[in-house]
Amino acid sequence: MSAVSPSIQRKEREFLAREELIITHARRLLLEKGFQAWNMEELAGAVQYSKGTLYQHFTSKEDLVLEVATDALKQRADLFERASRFQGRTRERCRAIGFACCEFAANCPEYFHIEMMLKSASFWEKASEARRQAHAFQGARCWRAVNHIIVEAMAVGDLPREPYSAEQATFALVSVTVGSHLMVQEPHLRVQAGITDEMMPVRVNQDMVCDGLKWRPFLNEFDYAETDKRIGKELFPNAVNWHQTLGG
Amino acid sequence: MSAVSPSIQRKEREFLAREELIITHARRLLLEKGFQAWNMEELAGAVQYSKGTLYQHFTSKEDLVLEVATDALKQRADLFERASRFQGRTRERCRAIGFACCEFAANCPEYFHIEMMLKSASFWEKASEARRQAHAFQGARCWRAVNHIIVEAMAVGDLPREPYSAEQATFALVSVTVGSHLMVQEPHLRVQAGITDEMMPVRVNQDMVCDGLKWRPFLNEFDYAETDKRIGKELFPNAVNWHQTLGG
DNA sequence: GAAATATTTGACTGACGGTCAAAATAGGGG
DNA sequence: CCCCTATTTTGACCGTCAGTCAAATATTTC
Repeated sequence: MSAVSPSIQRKEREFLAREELIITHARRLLLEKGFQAWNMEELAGAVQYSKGTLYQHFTSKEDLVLEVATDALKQRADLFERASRFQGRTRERCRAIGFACCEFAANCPEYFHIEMMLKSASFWEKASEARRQAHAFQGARCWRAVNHIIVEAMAVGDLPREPYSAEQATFALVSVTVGSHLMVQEPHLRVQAGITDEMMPVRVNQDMVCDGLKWRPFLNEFDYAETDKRIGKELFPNAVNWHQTLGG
Repeated sequence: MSAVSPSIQRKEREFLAREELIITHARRLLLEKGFQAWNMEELAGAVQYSKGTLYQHFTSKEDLVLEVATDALKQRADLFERASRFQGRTRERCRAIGFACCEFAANCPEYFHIEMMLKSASFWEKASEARRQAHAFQGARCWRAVNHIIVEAMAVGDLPREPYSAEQATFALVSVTVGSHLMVQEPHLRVQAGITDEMMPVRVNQDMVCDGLKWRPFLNEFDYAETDKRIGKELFPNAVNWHQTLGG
């Protein structure tokens, strides 16, 4: 009911702007140097505020990094949702998501290192509850984008309902994608498997799982090369600079 | 040519015994507390030596943890090689390896957290070259165990040579396995996918990839439940205590 | 413009990985 | 058994860094 003082509103705006500034510089440091090779003092210097001020926005260094990671995850979720609206059969749309994921990873490989850190338990303990939930929320959006296509594929009859449930199928696709991205990072595995293009194995493995799920049309009964061309043209018409996008 | 003094030999033995002692206690701390929640002083106290002595064996805390991880990886490689000698068709033998991997993970879930740490780049920089190579060696054994079965499956005609090479197929199986193990750890994904048994999705996803590879006999044209029973009986006759095995 | 309130600051603390000079121990010759 | 030397062990010490909080500074209110 009561009106909020305009000076309060302005403060709020300035506070949020400063938070954005901190996040932007933290992202830059993370991408340039990883997690260890910079400290909060250095970040404070970069944003021209003192260390104490940083801790008004983030409960810990980990909390700050989780924020950066969640921003990136949101970008990916946006991309997934856009890709899922690709025109075509259900498996083509699933492919569009796989493509989007690879596009993102190819342009921002450093983000995978950041996401890897999130797998360690000690990280989450140090982050605030609000940021943990924000991350879970964006993760759920990615999951849903894939899951909805699978549910639809089953409804349409492209994908059999047996022996795998929609949730099992979603889980399989997510797993194979994450696992492939992870393994492709291992230098000696790249040598052993003769990998040159980093993203090819990710898509290849997704194809295997889709074929394993009996998702029609199979890899050998459809011209997916044509689909890929369309995906490239319709979803990524101009080579987007993702880092810029992420910068806000 | 020249004989080595017996006292030198004894010292060597004692040195190695002490290293074993350090590793055992480090493993215990890692499994009980993770990586952060203990320090080198605490470990020194546990093994009744001073901090300085620890650093005669390991160049850093990370170097020590890598040693523990490599010991575990060696156990897994041993298990893989044993499983790969399982009697049966090629896909059954591959399944035996998948089973072995799950058995290990189910009994020592903490090891996955340790292996996750190895994915972060800063870890490797701090480890000694010798231990990095030892880890790569054990990793290569695991890879080979899977790869050999796949090569044989192609030779025998169980697995088509097209469109996937033996290396691509190996890479896919490794990726889906690692990815599934990783995803199954995420609590909210477990809820979303309705997962109760942690290892079921890993095997399910391996089945999908094998079917996607057109690896005969397909899941629905063979009684793999029977195979699983045999694997359990022949490979894991008594419930092994893996931690004990690892303890040396 | 002064008092009250809110915000910012950076010196300080505690913790920890890693080092190295000094202490302790072992070895060997007499 | 002792003494001198080489080797090993030790733990006080160093540098670094995340996080805190009392004092300084800025802003609002009256």
